[in-house]
Amino acid sequence: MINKFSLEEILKNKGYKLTQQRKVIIDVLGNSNGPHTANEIYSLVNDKNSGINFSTIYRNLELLVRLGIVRKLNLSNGYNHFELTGEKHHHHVICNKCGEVKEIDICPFMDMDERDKLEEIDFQPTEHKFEIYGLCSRCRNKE
Amino acid sequence: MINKFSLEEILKNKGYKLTQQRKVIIDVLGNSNGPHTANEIYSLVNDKNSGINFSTIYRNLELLVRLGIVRKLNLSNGYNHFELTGEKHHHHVICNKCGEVKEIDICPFMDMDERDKLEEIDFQPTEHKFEIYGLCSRCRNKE
DNA sequence: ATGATATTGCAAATAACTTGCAAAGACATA
DNA sequence: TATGTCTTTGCAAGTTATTTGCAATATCAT
Repeated sequence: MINKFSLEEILKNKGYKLTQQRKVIIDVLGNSNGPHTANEIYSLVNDKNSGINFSTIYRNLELLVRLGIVRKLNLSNGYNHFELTGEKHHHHVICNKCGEVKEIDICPFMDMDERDKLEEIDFQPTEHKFEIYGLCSRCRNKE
Repeated sequence: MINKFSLEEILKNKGYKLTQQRKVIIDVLGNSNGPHTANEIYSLVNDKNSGINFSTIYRNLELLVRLGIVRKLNLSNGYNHFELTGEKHHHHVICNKCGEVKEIDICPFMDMDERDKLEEIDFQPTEHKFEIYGLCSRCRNKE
């Protein structure tokens, strides 16, 4: 979770203003567990505050992604999700039934074999995604 | 690549008909390397044949996904991609610049550590995705 | 060849997301 | 604290990928 000061820094350094809307959006992302869709963010934001427009949310999410504060995930359950970049590298587990998205702190990418394969095809990796889809414990025990 | 007979089997067994359009769509997917967007499939299909409608393509891709013949990928470069499920398990390498998608035959999922972590949170995995984004050799050497 | 049923093409509808523009807000400077 | 500049917002309208309703057509078992 990004604290107010570092956020203020990042924005001001690049000439962006610290608006109420931006504060609320980041606050919502920081105080919720796991990534959220633009729709969810819209609801959460408008619970706290009031009347923040959808286009404002999209514009700010895009800006925050560009600044590296937020990461956009294209999950296979249909919607784009957004999360604070945060400090620790992680990946995701997604329930196919309820749609819940959880972080997992494993990363398969450090494996030597895999890096070798990339060198073979002369590919320079910058990011990677590892997503596990399935059934969460709650949904499994439900029926 | 799925041969005509097994395809015919799969469709007929479930009461679906083997239309010209379906044959062409699968043929295109089978004879192209890597996954393609609906748009690309539309172009490829309409080069070979003529006048297959976009809704027909979408409807059939969805059906083929449901039947397990085709897999849909939600890549982070914006568009959904489709590929034949095929026989061998694989993952993808995606160039951020030219958008090219290549298969890689590595899979990080068999690692014991990871399966353990899933058991910890009582998650039952069914599918998983591993995508590496970066710069392909062609794009890297271009500038 | 025929009929039952699945499928197609077309056009219109969705839904997520983006954009133009005038009004409002942030903030450096006076 | 007031002012001016420049960013940002809200609104409404526009895009774009994808879906859907429906009448016409194609497939396939008989």
